[in-house]
Amino acid sequence: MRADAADMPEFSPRQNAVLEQALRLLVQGGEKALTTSGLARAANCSKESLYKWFGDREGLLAAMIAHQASKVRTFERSGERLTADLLRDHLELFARDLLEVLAGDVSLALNRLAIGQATREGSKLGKLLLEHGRRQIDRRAMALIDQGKRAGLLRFDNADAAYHTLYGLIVSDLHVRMLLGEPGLKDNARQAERAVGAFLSLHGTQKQSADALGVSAGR
Amino acid sequence: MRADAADMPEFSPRQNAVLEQALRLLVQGGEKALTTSGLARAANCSKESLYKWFGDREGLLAAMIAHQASKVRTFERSGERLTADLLRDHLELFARDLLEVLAGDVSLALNRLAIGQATREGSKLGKLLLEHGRRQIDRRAMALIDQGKRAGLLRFDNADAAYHTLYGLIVSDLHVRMLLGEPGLKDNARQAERAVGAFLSLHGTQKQSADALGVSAGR
DNA sequence: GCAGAACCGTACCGTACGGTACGCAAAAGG
DNA sequence: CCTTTTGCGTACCGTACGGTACGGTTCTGC
Repeated sequence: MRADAADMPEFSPRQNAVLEQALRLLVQGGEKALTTSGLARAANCSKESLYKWFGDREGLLAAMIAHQASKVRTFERSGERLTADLLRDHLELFARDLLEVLAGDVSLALNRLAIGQATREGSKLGKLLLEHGRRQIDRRAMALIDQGKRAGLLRFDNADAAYHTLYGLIVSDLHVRMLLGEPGLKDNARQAERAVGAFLSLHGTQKQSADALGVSAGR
Repeated sequence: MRADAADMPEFSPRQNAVLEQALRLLVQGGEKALTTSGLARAANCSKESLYKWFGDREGLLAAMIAHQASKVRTFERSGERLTADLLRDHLELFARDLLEVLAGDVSLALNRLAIGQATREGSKLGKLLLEHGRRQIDRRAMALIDQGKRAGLLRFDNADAAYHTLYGLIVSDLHVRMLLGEPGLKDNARQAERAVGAFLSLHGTQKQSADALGVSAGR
């Protein structure tokens, strides 16, 4: 499912290839490795073309974010009837996907770039990153928990607050730690289980066993 | 209470004043505003002195982190006997303090600096920031929840996991959003209440009312 | 096959950074 | 009072970046 074809200026295949090289340079060497000269050399294009296509350096960075976001479309199937087990499975799948996305090389590099650029007054890059990269995954989770509520499996008044609770339980401070250079989790699935168990204990309509809270050491 | 006087080379008053100016520049204009020439001009010192005192630019950044960390010592009183209400109060105080620290100008600027510097292989700055800035607040929270467990008010097997749960409930994705330039919460206290309520519902030994979970819209 | 656009490679320009060197004033110390 | 140290202000150097200009080459439309 393509979202809003006329949303943003899409780029030619050649330009997409250049943007791919730009992402590669950024991932490998950080922001300082992403120079116009270096990109032109790596992508076998001229600096003049870069400025013709993307305007200036900030335009290039914005194009990189849009390009990356265009690659991570989230499917919104789930027309099926929800059961408690199914809801738990979907929540855990969401949690694992979220952890995997946040730990991805490109995601971390782009977030580092935007954060390094930001000051206390919001940078353009930060806004772009939040809107393009986050809206998709936010919508998926919101639709899921909303569906859970309509099926009588979840209870909450504020869907936004409930989603933030879920997000916090899944991610905790892991994202910032990874942005700072720390390795990351050994087992995303286990963390997903724990987080979803806690979330269902807080907002589920069926009571959860203590096991699901990670209180037992056996899991 | 001074922690480990011989921990790190402390700086002379003059040097501390220079570091203060460096933090001011960093907060106001981001990393690009923190140049050796600019700092020398702002602090009325010579570039030569900067290099004599701090070695090179990275040494200066490390010194800034150490200097800032030396200002936020956390008190560890709490010899008193814990009750359920007292535990909740202390947890909420911790949550408010945590949110306030994370939203601070200097904290955000230093985190942005370290994150902008980092690559997938941990940067020195990131490690420094996590160890100096985080250890204090981590210890405070760990001591608190450990005390809660010993008093029979909390139940969990893994104190570390429980602390990460608390942290996630308090902060969620707020830290990253602020790092990206978003404004921040209007009401830290309310968020603290919600998070602690959820935490106690998960790990407390006394059952919580639905009100405490933020399920009711009235709060 | 030809005109025009698109594009590549390279050279170039101005600027600003990190880091060093030097001259001189002010404090420290005996 | 003289010497030594410390540090300020400035000038300087090499480098590397963002951005522009230009000649030559490939692609495109007619």
